[in-house]
Formats: sequence, structure tokens, C-alpha cells
Amino acid sequence: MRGGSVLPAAFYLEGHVTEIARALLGKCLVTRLNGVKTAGLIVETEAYEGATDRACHAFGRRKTRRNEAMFEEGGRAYVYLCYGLHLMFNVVTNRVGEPDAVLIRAVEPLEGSEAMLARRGMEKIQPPLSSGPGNLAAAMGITRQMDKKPLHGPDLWIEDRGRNVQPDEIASGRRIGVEYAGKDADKPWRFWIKQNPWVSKAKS
DNA sequence: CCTACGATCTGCT
DNA sequence: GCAGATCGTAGGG
Repeated sequence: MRGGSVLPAAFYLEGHVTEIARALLGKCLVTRLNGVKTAGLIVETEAYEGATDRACHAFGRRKTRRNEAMFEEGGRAYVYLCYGLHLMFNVVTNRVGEPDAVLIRAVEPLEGSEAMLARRGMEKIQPPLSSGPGNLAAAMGITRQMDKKPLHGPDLWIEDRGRNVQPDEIASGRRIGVEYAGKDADKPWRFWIKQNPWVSKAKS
């Protein structure tokens, strides 16, 4: 399978985090760990804005040891452990000191599905494999060591393989699991590719 | 030091 | 629908 072009640094620096969250749909997340390459098409994202968004770990630009990565220049990973079990993979955006990030919530496997299945202890290629933020991080082999790592390799990067997602293919809605954020929980900052079976199931 | 809880997932009822 | 798994982090004393 041929690779695409690695996203340029400017991709992560220009435009509001919600625009970047939309633009990431259709891009390809790639890891290459011990020679094993896995790649997935990004089909679901959520935007988090540090300055004003109560759902963001860096709300009010408050810096802690955990969220340091968000304060670095856009184009890096922010990886943290959630519920003591699941790693969450985020794409840091914006310039230094503006802690914005996009949570990647689901990918559609494109390459290395054997490795993904092994990492997940699964046998069949079906949506739970890489659908939902914890599941996709496990499938892609995301580790805490990747926190703060630039998204241009050698182990981890995002590339464009020419999948052009049109605006009318994108749906949006409330973010998942941020009820504690008061009225910010109502912001329609979750984005996904319509009809795509790899988009995670919204709980009701 | 101590405690509470979270950007989740799974399996069981 | 709901509880359990499982632990780093934040915040308070």
C-alpha cells in the first residue's frame, strides 16, 4: 500500500480547532512500531479549546503536568490515560501557549489490520476494533511515550492519501462524556463522516 | 499524604 | 440500563 503525503506543520496551526477537527476527517493516522505499520482513516473527531471550553483539560489555559503537551506548538500528540484503562490520542493544534487539541475518536482500518487484531485480541475485522477512542488507541499501538511527540514520524504521523471529504459528508453533534462541562457540553464539536460504519456508537 | 473521579469499554441483566 | 475494571492526576488538607 502506497503512503500519502505527511501533513505539513501549517495544517495544525491555521484555523480554529473546530476547523482542524473537520479537516482531519479523511486523513490517515499511521504508526510504525518495530517495523509493523498500521494505518487508519480518521472518521470521527472532537475539538477541545483551552481558552474558553470547560470540557478541555486545559480550560482557562491552566497548565498541569498531564496537559503540558497541549501547550506546545500544534502538530504534536497529546496522549493520556483515562479511567485508569484507556489511552486517548489527541492532535495538538494552534501555537505555543494556546492549548487546543482534537481527540481522534475512531478510524477505519486501512493497513496492518492483522497487527491491529492482535493488539486488540480480536479475530474479525469489525467496528469495535478501532471505533471509540480507547479502542483505536489500542489498535494503533498508541503508548504514553508518544505524548508530546511530533506528528511527522518516525513512529507516528498523519498523512493525506487523497480522500477528499466534502462538507456535506460531515455531521456534527455534542461531544461524548463531557456532561460535567455545563453548557459547554452542548457545543456541537464532535464531527464524523456520515454513514461511515466505523464511527463510534453514541450512547443514549 | 489522602481521596475522588474521569474526553471509556465490556459484559451481564 | 448498569456496574466493574483499574490507576494517574488533580486538588485539598
